[in-house]
Amino acid sequence: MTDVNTPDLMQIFDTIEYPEAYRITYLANAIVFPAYADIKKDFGLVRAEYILLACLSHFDVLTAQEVARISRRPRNTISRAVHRMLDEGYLDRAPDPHDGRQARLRITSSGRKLHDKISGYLSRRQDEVLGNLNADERQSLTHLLKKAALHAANLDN
Amino acid sequence: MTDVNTPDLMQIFDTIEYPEAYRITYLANAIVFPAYADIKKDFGLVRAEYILLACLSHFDVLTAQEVARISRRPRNTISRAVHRMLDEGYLDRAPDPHDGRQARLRITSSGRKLHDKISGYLSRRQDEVLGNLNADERQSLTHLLKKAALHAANLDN
DNA sequence: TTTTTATTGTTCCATTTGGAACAACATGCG
DNA sequence: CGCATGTTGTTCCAAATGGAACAATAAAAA
Repeated sequence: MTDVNTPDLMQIFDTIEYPEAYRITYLANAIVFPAYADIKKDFGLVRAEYILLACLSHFDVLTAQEVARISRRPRNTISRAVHRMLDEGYLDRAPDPHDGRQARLRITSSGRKLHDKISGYLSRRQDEVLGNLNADERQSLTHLLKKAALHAANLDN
Repeated sequence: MTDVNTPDLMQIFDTIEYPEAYRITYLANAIVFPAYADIKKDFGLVRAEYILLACLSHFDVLTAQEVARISRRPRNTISRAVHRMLDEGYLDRAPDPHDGRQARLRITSSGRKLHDKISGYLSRRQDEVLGNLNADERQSLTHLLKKAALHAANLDN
C-alpha cells in the first residue's frame, strides 16, 4: 500500500525553505509525542525525567550538567527531574569528592527496570514511524543521522 | 577536521535502544532550539506563531485545524497563535460560508515579509547542523526523510 | 423530521517550561 | 595570598503548554 495522504497538506515538505529541518522536526514530533503521551499516562513521567533515566542507563556516572549537555535541555529542567527521581528511588546521588559543586548521579536497579519498560514505548513508535523504509534505507538513514548528530554535538562547544 | 567531541558523551548514539529516534530528536533540538531562541529574541514570536506563518505562507487558505494537523500541535495552541497574529496584522480571517464552524485563514503581505526573515534563521541553522554532509549524503538524507515523513503523516489518520 | 454523533474553535486550569538571578565552590591571574 | 572570572546546581517567576470541557455548527442515523 502506497502513501497517498491527507488531502495534500504534505506538499509543504517540498516547498518549505528549510526542508530537512522541517522533516526532521516533523519526524521527531511524530515519534516522540505519542510515545511521550503514553509514558506520561502509564508512568507519570515527564520528558526530562525519562531522558534522565535514559542517560544514566548508558553511563555509570554523570553530573546533572552532563545530562543537560547530552540531552540539550536547560540545567534547571534536569535539576528538577533529578529531585523527583531521587524521591522515587530511581536515582542515587553522591557529592563529588574532588569538586564540591557537582554531584555524581547513578541509576538504581529500580530505575533501570523502569527505563527498560519505557524504552520499549519509544522503540516501538520509532519502528512504526520508520516502518516504510526497507532495510537498506533504514541503515543508510541511521548512518547519515549519526554522522550529522556527531557534528551537531560539536557545534556549540 | 574530524569530529572528535565532548569527552565521549556521544557514545550514547550507539548504545541507546532507539537509535534513530534518539538521533532524529537530537538533531531536531540542535536545529530548532537555537533558531527558536533567536527568533523569540528578535521578533517576540513563540514557536506556534512562526509555525502558523510558515504553514500559511505555503497554502493560500487554511483552517486552524489544518494547521494543527500539518504541524502536529494541539488545536488550542494554534488557536492562541491565530489570535496573536491577527492582532499583529500578520493574518486575515474570514468565516467559511459553507461551514459555520471553521474560519479561513490567510497570511497578509506583512506576515509574509516576516516569515521570509524568520525562515532565514532556520535554514541557516539547518545548514550549520548538516554542514558535514557532502552533497550526495545530503540529498540521500533528504530523500529518506521525506519518504519517512510522508509515511508518518498517514499513520495517525 | 428529530436525535445522536462528530468536528471546529475557544476558554479554563493545572502543569511544564526555561530565562535570570543566586549561592556555593573552583580556577586563573595579579 | 586576594580578587576576578567561570562553573554547578538551585530557586524564582513569568510565560508557554496541552488536556478537558464547552458552545456552535455540521453530518449521520433513526
